[in-house]
Formats: sequence, structure tokens, C-alpha cells
Amino acid sequence: MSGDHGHRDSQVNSGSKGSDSHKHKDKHKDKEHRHKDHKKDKERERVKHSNSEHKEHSEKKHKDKEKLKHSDGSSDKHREKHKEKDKDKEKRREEKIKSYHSDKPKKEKENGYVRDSSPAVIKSEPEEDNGFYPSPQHNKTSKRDHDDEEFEYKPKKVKTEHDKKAKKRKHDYEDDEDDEDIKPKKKTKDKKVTEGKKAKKEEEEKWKWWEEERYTDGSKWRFLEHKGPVFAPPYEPLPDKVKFYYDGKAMKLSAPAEEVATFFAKMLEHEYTTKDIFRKNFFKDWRKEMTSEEKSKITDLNKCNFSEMSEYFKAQSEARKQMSKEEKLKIKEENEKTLQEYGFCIMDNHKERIGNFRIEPPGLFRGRGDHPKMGMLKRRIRPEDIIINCSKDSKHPKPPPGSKWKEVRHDNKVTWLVSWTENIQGSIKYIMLNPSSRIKGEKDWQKYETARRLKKCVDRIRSQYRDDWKSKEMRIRQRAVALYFIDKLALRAGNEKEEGETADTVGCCSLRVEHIKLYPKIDEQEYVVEFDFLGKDSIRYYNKIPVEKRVFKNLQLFLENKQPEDDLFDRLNTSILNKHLQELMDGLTAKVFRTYNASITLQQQLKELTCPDDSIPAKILSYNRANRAVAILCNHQRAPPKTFEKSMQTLQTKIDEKQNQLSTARKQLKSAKADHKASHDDKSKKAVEVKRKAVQRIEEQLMKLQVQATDREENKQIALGTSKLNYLDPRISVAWCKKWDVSIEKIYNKTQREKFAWAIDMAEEDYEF
DNA sequence: CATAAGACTTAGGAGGATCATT
DNA sequence: AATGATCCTCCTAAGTCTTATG
Repeated sequence: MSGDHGHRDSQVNSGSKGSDSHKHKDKHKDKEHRHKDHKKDKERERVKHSNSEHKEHSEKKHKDKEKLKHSDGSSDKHREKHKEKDKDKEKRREEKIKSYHSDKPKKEKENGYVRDSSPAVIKSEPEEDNGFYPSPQHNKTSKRDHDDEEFEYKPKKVKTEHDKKAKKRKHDYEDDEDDEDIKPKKKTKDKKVTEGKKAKKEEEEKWKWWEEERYTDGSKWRFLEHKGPVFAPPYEPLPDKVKFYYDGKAMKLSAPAEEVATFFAKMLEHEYTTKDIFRKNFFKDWRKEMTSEEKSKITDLNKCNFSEMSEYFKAQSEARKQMSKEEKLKIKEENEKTLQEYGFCIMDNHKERIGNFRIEPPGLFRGRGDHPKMGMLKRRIRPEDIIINCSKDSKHPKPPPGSKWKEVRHDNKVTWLVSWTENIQGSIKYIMLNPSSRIKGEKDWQKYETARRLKKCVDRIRSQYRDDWKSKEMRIRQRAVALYFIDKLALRAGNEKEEGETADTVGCCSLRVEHIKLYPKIDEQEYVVEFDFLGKDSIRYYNKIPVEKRVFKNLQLFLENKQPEDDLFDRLNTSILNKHLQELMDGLTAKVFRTYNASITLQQQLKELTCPDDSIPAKILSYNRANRAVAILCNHQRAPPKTFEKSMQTLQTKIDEKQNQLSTARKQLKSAKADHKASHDDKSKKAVEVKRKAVQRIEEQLMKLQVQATDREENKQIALGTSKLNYLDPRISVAWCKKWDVSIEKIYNKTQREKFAWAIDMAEEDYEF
């Protein structure tokens, strides 16, 4: 793919050579992408630069005179000429409160154990076990061999039953591969027993899969039984009174055509429906559903009037909101029932929650950003499209009466229960387990362990890629510069995408010339690179950042003789990069850097920002700020809430009111004091106390409001959720909570606590990422 | 090797549920 | 109780990376 980029049409972008391709026309024109104002870039910078892990070693002088050969043998005209004393331009953010931590790295356990699969009774995690599933009697297998990076650690047997003794035991595998040597013998839980006994009891019933051994033969389970998916409800034709009009005349549509029409009608309010591509795609697919009469009659979407249908749906949703309590309750119970029936499966003796047990209903495809396929019909999935995956010896799910599954297979090398092929991109969709499940949790845990292993060798890797900036080979220089971006800026890898099939977005390896600008000198800074491109989900990445001279020179070199739409790294792709990374560290891929940098940033920001004397709300603000630093690093954005300005205003009004209250209260306190001085009697003394309390209370309230305001303002267009859920080692947060006596509920909601149960259970306050 | 298919993680938004305020 | 703000859950698209295939 990178080979053919030579001469793309670029009229839109820079007006140079017109030619054959239209690929990149109009990009960045779509107002719908959030082009965030650049305010936050400042903040991004701040965060980055305060990240000591990222500190760039200021260079001595390198005379790099050596010639660089393109690997195709072309020329050595690229030489770098300048001596340099490449200064660390980065201003560090002044140190805040310094660590109150002893900072000595404690050794943590890696999750490198081997599961012992002795059979156990089914534990039902969710409160009620309705006895729906027969208990599987097999699973007699013993040891599973190990398949991943944690080989080095000696396995230890852990029993599966969950009596109290069992749970006190900590899996203590030390990794022996490095310099740390002390085993902090974790004393069995010395944690306080503050929790109510009810909570405690429940907790004890939870299955602690993390105390068990893992499969090591590549199999994901031994036994799997489930009820299959829940299908979308069948189409219910509109009442006759709801009319569709074509060219001003009412027209009764056949059921299939009507159904597709309702999809459009339901989106009428959305600006999607005003877009050309959307309308074109929709109309094309809609016509396919029409009878031949309809097809011949309906030839112009602009003559279609869906407004009655649209009104009807609005009225319906209004009616739904107005439903009585009982009706709502009934629906809720209904949902609960399907959840209980279809929402769980049995995997290896445990009842586990399924993530998405409902099949995606038909509708119009809504791609993100400038998606060429937006508006296409996403067709209804039937049992005949469905592949079921389960144990041979399980009770197989039954297809709905009168239908058959496409296939039933028994593949325990994969984790999914159900799959089907979607018609828009032709990709496969799956039904898998909930994040709280063992199978997801283990993987998640392992992800963080890999990132922690990177921590141990990141210095080596960094110095290596710095060396590689000087390589004679172009491909190596490109690889090294790309890796630098991935490490420093937490960019995504950037796989190639099929042109014209998806929105035009890029990641690191797929950056094009047009996505960066070089400024040898700008605003007091040297060697500045400006990034401006659309990343995943068409979220804009904008950043202007000084880089090391050598990187800058390399970039200039990479840009030579290229058109804006050419690949910046024309000799690199993600598989080359990942292959290289694999050689540097077992299990290392580009995305590990994101995880690593995110987690290490959180840990470090928490250290920096948390003041021991702060109140709990202030500590939580600090936590949110640390979280925010990560979100900025990873460019996790959100649309500013619709009502943001207004709600900010009301909050400000409240603050003003509070301030007035406060000054009144202070005056009263003063005069009470004066009274007391004059009279010295008991009564006035009491009055003083009362007023004092009042002032104090109001001060606290005011503080809280102000904290809230700051937090909200800073969070305007930053999404914290994604990093919290996917990038931050939860043990860092758990440890922080323990250390500062902040209850975990303040940081994680219920779902999050379920997902991170392993971390909550095992991390102590001295946990070090 | 290159490419496609497959599996699984990461992502922001919609809309309902819940909470706070009046 | 009504209303509005906020939180949470679900949804499913869009990535990454691995594995299979030619």
C-alpha cells in the first residue's frame, strides 16, 4: 500500500499536482468531527513534560555526519550537518508537593500462575442461582501448560475451593528476573474489618479466579454452556393511519420497504440524514427492499415525506416516558427475566455474565466521521446467520422454532459464544463475556503485567531507538522515529486501512506528509512538530511539540520529494514495527506503550498531586486531575455536554450566593464576638460558637462548590472513562485509595468495581506499577 | 512474503436511570 | 412531584494484533 502513494490528487490540500486519486479529498472539512480548540494542547504539554519517564536526555554533541542510504540504494544526499547541543527545551512544571512516599519499589506478584482445574461446585456470582443450568460433570483436566510470557515464574498450586483459608492465601510468585530481591511477604490480609458483615459475606462468595491457575495450552475453557442470543424483535408494521407520502401523495408501503423507511424516519432529526452520502446509500439500499411497483414509483428521496412516521415515533417515545409506575416496573421485570435467562453462561463451573447477549437490531449504519458507508442498511440477523460456540457435552442452545443455526461448533481456543457476519464491512461480530468474567479479567491483568515488564526495559529500548535515529538504513530510522512518537506521544500503531471502505483516519505508521508540519523555530522553541490528523473514531489529534534535533532532521529527510498525501513512513508499517518490538521484549507491541505510559503517568501524577492534608473531596479532585492528565495524553475526547455553558453558569451563581452567605456569616460572627467581649456571659459565648460553626460550614460548602466547578471546567471535553477502563492499571488506583483512606466507591462505580475485582482484592497500599 | 480473515480490545455516544433541586 | 443535571449501561463502531492462506 505504501508503494503507490506517489502521485495522488492533492488539489484540495495543496493545489499541487492533480491526478488520479480522490482518496483524500475533503478531509478535515467535516464540521462534525470535533475540532477541539487548542487550549488543551497547553495542558497536554504540561502533562507530558512533567512525566519524568519521558524526559529526553539532553544530548551531548553528536556530530552525525554519516551518510544515510535509502535501502533501495538511492543516494546519500541526506546528511545531517549541524552540531548540536540539543537542549531539553521542556520546561518542567514546578514541583508540587513532594512525595510523602518512601518510594521504595516493592515487589509485586505477577500473574503467572497456572490454573489447577480441579472441578468445583458451580459458584453463582450473581446472587441467585436459579438452577437453570445443569452442572457440568467433567472438567477433570489437570494441569494446563503455559502459553505466555509468564513462564519464568514458578507455578504454584492454588486450590479452587473458596473456604476462608483458601482466600487468605496469596498467590505469591515472585518474578526472579530482575534486580529487586526482597519479597515483601504479604502478610495475610491485615486490612481492617470495617465492612459490614453482610458485605463481607457476599464478598466471600465471589469467585476469586485470580487466585487460581491459568490454562497454558492455549485453550480458553473446558466447558461452555449458554442459551444462545436474543434476537431483535420482529418488525411491527405501522398502524394504517400513519402515512408515508411520496410526491405529496399518501402511499402504503410493503412491510419490508416500510421497515427500512422507519429506520430513516427515526433518524430524521439527526443531521446524518442531511448528508449526501448518507442519503445516497440509504436510498440505494432502501430500493433493494421495495417491490417492483414501489421501485418504479419511488425514484427520488427528496420527494419522500417521512414526517408522519417521524411524529409517530416521537409520540411513542413520549408515551413511553409517561408510562405509569406499574407499567415501567413490568418492563423492568421483563428485562430482568431475559437477563437471567440469556445473560449468563456457564464456563468452567462458574456462572458468568455475558457482555452483549442481544443481537444487533437492523437499522441504518452510522459510521463515525466521514464514513463512505453511512446510511447503508444493516440487515436483520436471522438464526441462519448465527454460529454457536459451546461445549460438545453442553446442552446446546435451541434455535427459535422453525429455524436453524448456521452452525454449531465447539472451539475452545476462542472466547466467543455466538458470532455472525455483518453485512456492511463483512466483518464478524461476536457475543462474548462481560469484563468482570474470568476470561476477560485474566487478559486484562496480563496486559498490565506486560506493561510493567516494559517499564523494566524501557530505558534500554529508548536508548536503542535513539541510536537508530542515526542508522544508515532508512527503514530503521523511520522505525525509530515512529517508535519515538508512539512512546512520547502515545500514538496508536496505525494499521493500514482499506481505502474507501472506512473514514480516512490514521495512526502513527500511517501518518501522511500532510499530517505534520515542521517548524525549525517557532515561539521561542526549536524543532517543533505540529501534528494535525484524524485518529480513531475521527477524533482529531492536534499537538505542537518540540522534538529532539535528530528527530526533526530525520523528519525533514522523510519528507523529501514527497507529496502531501504520501506516507510519512514509507518504509514502515505496523507489522514491521511490531516484529521489531517483539524482538526487544517478549510480548511487546505498539499498544503496550500506550498502556505503560498511561499507567506510569497516573502513578506519578498521583504522587505529585495528592496532598496528605487535603480533604477527601480535594483528594478526589487530585485523582481526577491525574486521570485527566492521562486522558489528555491519550487524546480521549468527548463532545462538550450540550448544556455545559448553562450548567456552568448556574454553578457559578451558586458559588456567588455562597460567597455572600459567607461574608454575612462572618459579619455575624464578628458581632457575636463583640457582644461576648462586652458581656462575657454564657449566652453570648454560645452565640459565638454557633456562628463560628456556621462560618465553617459555609466555608466547606463553598470549597466543595469551587472544587466542583474547577473539575467540571477542566473536564469539559475530556473523557476520563476510556483511560480508566482500558489503560490505567487498577491496582494503582486501589493502592491510592488505601493509602489515603478514600473509599473505592469514590473512584470506581459498581460496574468498574466488578471489572477490577481482582485488583481491588490484591493491591495493597504500597503497590508500585 | 503479502493479504485476508479472525479474534479481541478500545472508543464515544445515546438514552435511560438516578440523583439533586425546587 | 416535577424538572433538570449527571451518571451509568448499553451499544456497536473502529481500532490492534494474530493467524490462516495463497
